[in-house]
Amino acid sequence: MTTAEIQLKELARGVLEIIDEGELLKKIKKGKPLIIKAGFDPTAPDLHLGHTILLNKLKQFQDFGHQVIFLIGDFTAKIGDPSGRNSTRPPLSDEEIKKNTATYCDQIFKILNPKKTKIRYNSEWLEKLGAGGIIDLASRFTVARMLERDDFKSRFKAGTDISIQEFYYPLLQGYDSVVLHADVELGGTDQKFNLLMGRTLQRRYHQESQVVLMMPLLEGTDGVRKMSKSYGNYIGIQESPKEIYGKVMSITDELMWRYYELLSFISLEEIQSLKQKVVEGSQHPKQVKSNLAMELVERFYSKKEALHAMQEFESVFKSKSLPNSIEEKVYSRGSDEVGILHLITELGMAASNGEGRRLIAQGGVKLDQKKVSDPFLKIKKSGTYLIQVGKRHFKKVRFE
RNA sequence: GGAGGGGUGCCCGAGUGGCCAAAGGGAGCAGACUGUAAAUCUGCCGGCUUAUGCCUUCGGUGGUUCGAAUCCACCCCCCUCCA
Repeated sequence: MTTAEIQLKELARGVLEIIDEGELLKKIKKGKPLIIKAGFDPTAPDLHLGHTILLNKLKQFQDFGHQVIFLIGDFTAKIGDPSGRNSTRPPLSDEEIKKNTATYCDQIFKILNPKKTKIRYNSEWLEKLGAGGIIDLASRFTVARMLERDDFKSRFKAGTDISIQEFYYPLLQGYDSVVLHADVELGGTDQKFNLLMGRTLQRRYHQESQVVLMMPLLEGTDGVRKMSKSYGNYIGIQESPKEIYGKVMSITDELMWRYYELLSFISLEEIQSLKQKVVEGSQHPKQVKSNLAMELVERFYSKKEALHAMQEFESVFKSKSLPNSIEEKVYSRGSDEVGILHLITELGMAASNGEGRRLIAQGGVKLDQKKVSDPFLKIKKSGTYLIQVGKRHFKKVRFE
């Protein structure tokens, strides 16, 4: 195998589909750094593990010496994405976009090398395009081909609305590739049509067409829907080591394998053998899951913190002892008393007094390690208390 | 432009005058168990200083009624078919 072939093989790992692999090899063989494009919406600045699949792939390209362009679709965001949803997103203001972009950068550089990453905004060129430019762009593609896209096709067939504006999304995204002279574009499988549009348009503009790499979509912690902040089934890369570790541990054993395949850096062969061992019973699924959780924490933090998160988890859940660090809230001392319900809602450990009462009724509240059974329990406003709700929420309260 | 269907709690979805704070499922939370915040089982799951009590909620605004998510009027939004 030539070095180019080795590189290709590495890059192909975990990719669901490459169009076209032969072309990619040719591009690599040229020996020049390739321009790798990946577009992001500046709408949701909380990156989660789902995003990291793409970022990791970008990182790999960087490591091979290629030029990564992190493209912020600010122009597109200002119009508001019409595809799918019935509620049109409110257009973002310039400040919001700036703020979101900054947040993005904080997060993506946990994975990407900032020195090897260029950040571009598509408003740079799309704003200047003008009506003439847009019509010229539109002339390079046909309605018939546009209607080949799955969702357009089905909607067209069903007689549902397709706004003309929606046709511009793939066009503009493809045009970005033309402007950037992208050699490779990365995206999720749901982006297939838009990614291919880049190829077509580049050819129409007499450029070599980009290679398209489609990454699989990651299911969220519920194992059903794709990971997304709005479904509340995500594991954010900015969350604490404890949270990341805990959330990974909370996925089902079955889903764990999917996470292994998509998120872990260990080889597919190793994963296969792990699976085998679990089936045989020589490896405990909990241990396997813990390893995965640690790998992920380590990636965003450090080995030390991963170990720490694991130990903490073990001590809290297995030995039922207290976590090492417990958040402490300080209130001013008083001669009167507070009700336990009041206190736990105040601390954010229950959403309402009603919920607090329920928690107590169900035996889920502990004060200084003792189960609270009286919802009207009063606490003196002096000294320090340890409050526990459920298995995993601890808080200290100090009155001084 | 015409004909019809629909908007229900975090989500999906039943409910067509009182028994409805509203079935069921999912998510979430708690408990038991365990190997973990897995799986399984059980319970909870609008708010209110304890409640056979009050308040808020079934697209919006008014109305009918002792009483409305349910009936009427108008409005907004979504969908299906025809043009």
